[in-house]
Amino acid sequence: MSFKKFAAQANEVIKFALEEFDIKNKSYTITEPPKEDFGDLSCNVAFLLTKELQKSPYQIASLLVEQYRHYYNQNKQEFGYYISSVAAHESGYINFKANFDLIGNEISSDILENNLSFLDLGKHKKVIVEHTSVNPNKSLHVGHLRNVVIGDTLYRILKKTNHDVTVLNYVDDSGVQVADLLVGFLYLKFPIQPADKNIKFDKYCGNEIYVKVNELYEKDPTLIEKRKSLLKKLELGDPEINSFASKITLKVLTDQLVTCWRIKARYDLLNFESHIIRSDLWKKTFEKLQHEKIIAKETEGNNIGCWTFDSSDEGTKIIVRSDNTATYIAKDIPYALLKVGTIEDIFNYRIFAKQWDDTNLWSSTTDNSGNVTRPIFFPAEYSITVIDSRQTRLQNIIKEILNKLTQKANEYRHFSYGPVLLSSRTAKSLGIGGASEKSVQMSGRKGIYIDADFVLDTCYSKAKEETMKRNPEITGEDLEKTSEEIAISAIRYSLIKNDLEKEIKFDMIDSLSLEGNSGPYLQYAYARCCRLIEKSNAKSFYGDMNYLSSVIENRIIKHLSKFTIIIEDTINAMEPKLIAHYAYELATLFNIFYEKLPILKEIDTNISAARISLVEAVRLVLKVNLCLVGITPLDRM
RNA sequence: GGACCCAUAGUUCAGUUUGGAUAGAAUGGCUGCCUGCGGAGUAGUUGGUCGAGGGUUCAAAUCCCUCUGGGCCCGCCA
Repeated sequence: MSFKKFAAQANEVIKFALEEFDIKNKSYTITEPPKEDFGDLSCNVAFLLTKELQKSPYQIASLLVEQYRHYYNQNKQEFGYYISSVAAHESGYINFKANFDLIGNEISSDILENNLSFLDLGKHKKVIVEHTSVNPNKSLHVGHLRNVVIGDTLYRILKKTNHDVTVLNYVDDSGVQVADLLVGFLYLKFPIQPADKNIKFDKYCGNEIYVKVNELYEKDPTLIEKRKSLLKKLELGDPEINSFASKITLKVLTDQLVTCWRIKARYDLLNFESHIIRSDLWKKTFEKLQHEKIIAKETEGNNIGCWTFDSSDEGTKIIVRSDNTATYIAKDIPYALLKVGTIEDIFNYRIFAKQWDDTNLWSSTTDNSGNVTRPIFFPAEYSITVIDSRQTRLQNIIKEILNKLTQKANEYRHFSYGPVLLSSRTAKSLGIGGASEKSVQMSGRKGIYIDADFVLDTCYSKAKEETMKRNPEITGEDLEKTSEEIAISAIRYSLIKNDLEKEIKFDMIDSLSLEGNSGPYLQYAYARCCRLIEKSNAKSFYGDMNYLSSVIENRIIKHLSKFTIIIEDTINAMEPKLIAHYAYELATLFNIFYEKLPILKEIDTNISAARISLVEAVRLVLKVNLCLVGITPLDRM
C-alpha cells in the first residue's frame, strides 16, 4: 500500500541528491523516526558522508535537501508526490513528511473498494505446517496450547497470503507414554471409564492414570519391565495389544481435538506413528539410509550392534538399537522424507471428522479401503514443524540427514519456540515451588501443569460475568458465544504476542485479564467500529479523506498504509507476533481517535462522512488482523 | 564438561535482524475524564546504572570479546 510508495520516493530523492554530488553506491537507511515531530521517514545518509565531504552532518543534509528542492522546483511532475516536505534537521537527519491527503484517499480505495485482495505472496506455494502433535495419553495443558496457537496462526497467515497450506497433526500412538496408559489399564486395573462421567477421557488418562502409573514405577520396578514388553508388542504390531491401544489413543485424541477445535485450530490430516512404523515406509527409509551409507552398523564399542549416524555437530546418534527397534529420532525420519518429497506417499486415507470450519479432517489408515478421492497431502516445497526449543538438536540431526539424502530436498524448517512455564504465583497456588523460584517447569508426568480447558473455562466465566454487567440485553446462546469468543481471544493473544524464542511465564490471574494489551481490547475496538457504522446508517463509504487533517487521523491513515508491509515482514521473518502488535497499535490509535473527535456527531457532513469511512477502513483491517491471529471479531461484546 | 537460548520500569514484555534523535507499552500504585458515538476506553503521574566490564564507532539496549546470573539440550528414553 501507499506507505511503501512513499518510502520508495524518499529513497529516490536521496539517490538523486547523491548523484548530483557524484556519490554512488553509498549505503544508508531510511527508517521511521522515533518521534512524529521529526516526520514520517528519516534518512541517516548525512552521518555516513562526514569523512568523505569533511562537513558536519547538518551541512551535508542541508546540501542534499537543497539539491532535491532545486530539481523539484523545475520538474514538479517527476517524483515526490507522496512527499509533502523534505527537511534537514539540525541533528543531521533528512526528514520526510508524507502527503496524507493522497495516502488517505489511496488507502481508502485500497481497503474499502478492493477489499484487501492483494496479498498474493505465496503464489500457491505448497506448504506443510505440522503442529499440536501431543502424545495421545493426556489432555492439553497451556504449554501445548502455545504450540497449537503458533501453528494455527502460521496456517492462517500463510493461507491468507495465498500459500497452499496443509496442516498436519502427528499422533505418536506407539510410544512409551501410551505404554504407560496400557500399564494402568491392563495391570493396575484402572476402569475403562472414569467413575465421574462428566470428566473428559483425556483428562482421566492424563491426570489420574498417567501420573499414578509414573508414581508407582518408583515403588514397583517390575511395572517398568511390563511397560517395556508392552512397548515392544506395540512396535511389532501384536494384534490384541494394538487394537486395545488404538481404542484408547483414539478416545484420547478425539478429546484433545475438542480442545483444539475449541480455540479455533483446524487440521487437514492426522498421521499415526503406528501406521508409519508398520508400513513399508520405515523399511524403505531404513534401507535407503543403509544404501546411501548414512548410517552404519557398529561392530565394537558401547553401541555394538546398533545402526548409528555420525552427525558433524552432535556426534554419534543411535538410529536403530541392537534389538532392531527404531529410536525416537528414527521414527521422525520417514515422516520428514514424506514432507519434503524424497520418499513416496504410500498411505491410504479416510475422512476422520468434519471440523468446525466445515473442512474435512483426514487420517492415514492401514486398511485398503482408501480408494476415495482425496487431497494430495505430500510433498511440500516448504515444510514447517512446530516443536518447542528443547527439540532443536534432534531437529537439526533430522535436517542433517535430509541434506545427505538429497541435494534438492525441499526446505524443512524446525519452527522453534520457548516452553511455557508457570509463574511462581500460579505454581504456588498449585502448592508447588519455593518462594525464591521465579517460575516452574510444567510436567505432565508429575501432574504439574495448568490444564488448557481449565484456563478456557475460567476465562469464559470471567468474560461472561463482564459481558452480563455491560450488556444486560445479551442472553442465552448469544451470551455464551460472546463469552467464549472473548475467552479464546484472551488466551490466543497472550500466547502469540510474545517473542517466539522466549519462554512464557504463564500466570493464571494475569491471563484472565480482559484489559490493556489483550485480545479483548482488540475485539472491543472492533465492536466500537461496528456500532458506529451501524448507527451511521451509511450504505457506502465515499468520504473524502482530504477532510481529515488532525494528527490522530493522519496517524491512523499512516498506520493503515503500512498494513501490507507488516504482512510481508511477517511472512519474510515468520514472526506471527508482528500481526498482533500491528493490530494492537491500530486498536489503540482508533480508541484515541474515538475519544478525541466526534464522528457521528460531527456537524460538518463532509468531515463526518470522511471519519465514518475511516472507521470502516479501520474496521476492515482490524477484522483481517483478528482473523489472522485466530480471534473472532465481535459486533457486540 | 560441550552446544544453544535468555537478562530492559515493582511485575509481564516490545525495541536488538538492518547501530542513530529524549529507551516504549501493558500491569500495579496515585489523580482526572460519561446530562458525550459503548469507561473492556482515555488523559496524567509514579517507576529504568537496558545484568557487569571492556572494545569497535562521530554515535551502542542494538555489533564484537570477557565475565556473572538463569534456562535448556547432550540416553540402546520419548
